[in-house]
Amino acid sequence: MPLQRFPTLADVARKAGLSPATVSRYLNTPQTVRAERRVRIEAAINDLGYVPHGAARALASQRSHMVGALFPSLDSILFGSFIGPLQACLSKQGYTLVVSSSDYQSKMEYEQLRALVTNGVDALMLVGADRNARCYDLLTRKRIPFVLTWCWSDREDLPQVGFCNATASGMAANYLMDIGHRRIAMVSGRTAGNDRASERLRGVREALAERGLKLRQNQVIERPFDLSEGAQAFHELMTAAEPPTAVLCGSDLFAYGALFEANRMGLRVPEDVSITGFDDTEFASNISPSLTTIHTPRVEMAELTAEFLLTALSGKYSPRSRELRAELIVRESTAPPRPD
Amino acid sequence: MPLQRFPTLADVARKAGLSPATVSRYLNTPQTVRAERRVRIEAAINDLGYVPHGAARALASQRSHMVGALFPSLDSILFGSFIGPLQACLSKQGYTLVVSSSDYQSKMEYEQLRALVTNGVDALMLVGADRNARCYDLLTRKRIPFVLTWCWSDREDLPQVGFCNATASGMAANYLMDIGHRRIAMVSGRTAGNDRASERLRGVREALAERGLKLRQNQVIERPFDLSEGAQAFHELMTAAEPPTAVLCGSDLFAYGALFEANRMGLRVPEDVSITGFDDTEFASNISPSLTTIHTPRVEMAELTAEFLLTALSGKYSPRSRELRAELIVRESTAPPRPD
DNA sequence: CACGAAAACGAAATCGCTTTCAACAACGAT
DNA sequence: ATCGTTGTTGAAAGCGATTTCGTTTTCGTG
Repeated sequence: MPLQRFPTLADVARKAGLSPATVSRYLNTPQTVRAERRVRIEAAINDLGYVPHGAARALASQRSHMVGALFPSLDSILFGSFIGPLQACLSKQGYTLVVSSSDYQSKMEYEQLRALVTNGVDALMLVGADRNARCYDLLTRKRIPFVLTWCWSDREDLPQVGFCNATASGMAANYLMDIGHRRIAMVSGRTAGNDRASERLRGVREALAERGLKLRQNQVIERPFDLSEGAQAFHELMTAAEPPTAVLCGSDLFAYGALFEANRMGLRVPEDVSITGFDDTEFASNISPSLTTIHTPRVEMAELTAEFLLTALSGKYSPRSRELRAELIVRESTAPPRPD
Repeated sequence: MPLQRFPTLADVARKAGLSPATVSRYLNTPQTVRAERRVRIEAAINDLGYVPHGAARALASQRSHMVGALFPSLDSILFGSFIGPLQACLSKQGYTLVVSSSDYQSKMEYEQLRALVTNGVDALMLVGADRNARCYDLLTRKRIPFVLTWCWSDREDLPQVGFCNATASGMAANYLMDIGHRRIAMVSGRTAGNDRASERLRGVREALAERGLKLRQNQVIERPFDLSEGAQAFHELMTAAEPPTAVLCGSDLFAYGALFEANRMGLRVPEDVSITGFDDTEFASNISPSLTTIHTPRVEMAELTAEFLLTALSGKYSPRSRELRAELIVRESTAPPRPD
């Protein structure tokens, strides 16, 4: 007795007494096959427990029905709240999401991108605009539609769905100055190869400059995005000579770290020091004191990303880019500085 | 001028003056092609910017080099910290991770599983043991190696890498009773179709029963895993007649919600009420009061999962299951109850 | 009832790669 | 010189679907 193969489309066709071509049509464009035969095919499929072979399908049709998403990191709360809606939108249209992480290393990014392309993704989502040109090269040569998210850069040649990080962080800086802060410091993500981080820093610098202030060297600390790094950086800032009255954090994670560290140091927030975050993750509104932060439109971004990619794939015309608005959410972690 | 195709392996072969077979061998088992020809092939690949076509490769070799992971949900902190290490291990061996989410719906799970199988994953990771039998059927018929995680069930026929949820939650319950609590309540995840949640509940019930205690109906609240649900549930528990002196939470997320809600209600933790979590996520040690919780070995679980799946794929023998230990971490959110 | 258009179907080529198999070269041992 | 061995190579047959193109059915009309 022969080792039984998993049934193929040909088996289904044989069982239904039809040609493979018809079964294929049933699978892809059911309305083009006669109703009476549809039921025969359905029966055969169920009987055999047939499941289409994606690779074969992809090879023949040059379509994998997979969409890739390449993130700088997967293990933060941040991207999780984006992947969910993205996947939901894609799977509604019969597309599968393949996610990958570059671990915040630009060399890794090209490798991972190549892996995604090899795996045959039909379209792709990337985070930010700054990357090795080879990445864009590959996508262009392969004619793979893609969109950049979390950014709104001046690279007008690139399709983007995002917000301007500089404007957003500037809003936080302006707000702090509006309520009277002058000694302001920042905990920034690593700016090398990360345009979101460097834009956020730039936004703060420019906002301060407009009012004749500046971030001195020891008032900016760059760290990898992580709660405990935020705590350490905050500690350093607050133990320096002339500590700031407000600390802008380049991410909520930093801000939580800062909040926790302030607590450990016996500093009261916002009485002794104001703290702001960036992202408006779920904890921001619940933690005590609740966090003043920049709300980034992640769900909207995910939905638009899915929409853009899917229409690009369907060949229909679609706008290439869309700017979304980040928003300042004022909560309890900020207040005017104590009068000297 | 013809619209240029993306280069194929045949193009590389032609350019290098060799046969496609040799180039294919170079790609898969480099040591079997003569060194002098390797450099010619490398040059051709770089010149042309060749990228292998995964679908074609998968079709011919019956190997996609993709591993699937199907989670109940993607938008929690929880699984993020698992995906990272998993992906890292897999990509080290040249495998790509494809993740998918069933949104805690068992019907969705089969759909998603089918999608993963169609996409040709070589192996698969699932969370928990409870699911529609069709899922296991499909995997068996397709001979796709898989492993269950986050659980250690009595289904000995299934390969598992995980811990016993009942034992783990029992540890927390026992600890609370050891320090004197008798009025204990629980915020549990939805138990329907979720063996992790129901096992955790069972563990608590059994631990209490051993000391002659029980969870009365109004002392267990089942909710979807979410911070604000935890907050609401905690509120209900604490405003009932005879409120508990300790609240066991089926996840850290619930516990954070409870902690925040306690704060809003003016209840002091642990003086007025003790709270425990489950998972030991990053915030647990940082939040104030820091959270007594069950540490689940997520990184180890991810690494072992990768190892198991990869050895299964390599055809080598490997142990089919491995039990890991969850651990009680006592922090500040628990203390003996106030003497009445 | 015959006719033509439209709808539904099947044969066969094709997608880009892997892998079997046979052939050949180089080499040391006999 | 002969004979395996071992190491490399290319020709060609798939892998399991889609899709083109030509043929057959169906169906509405005159």
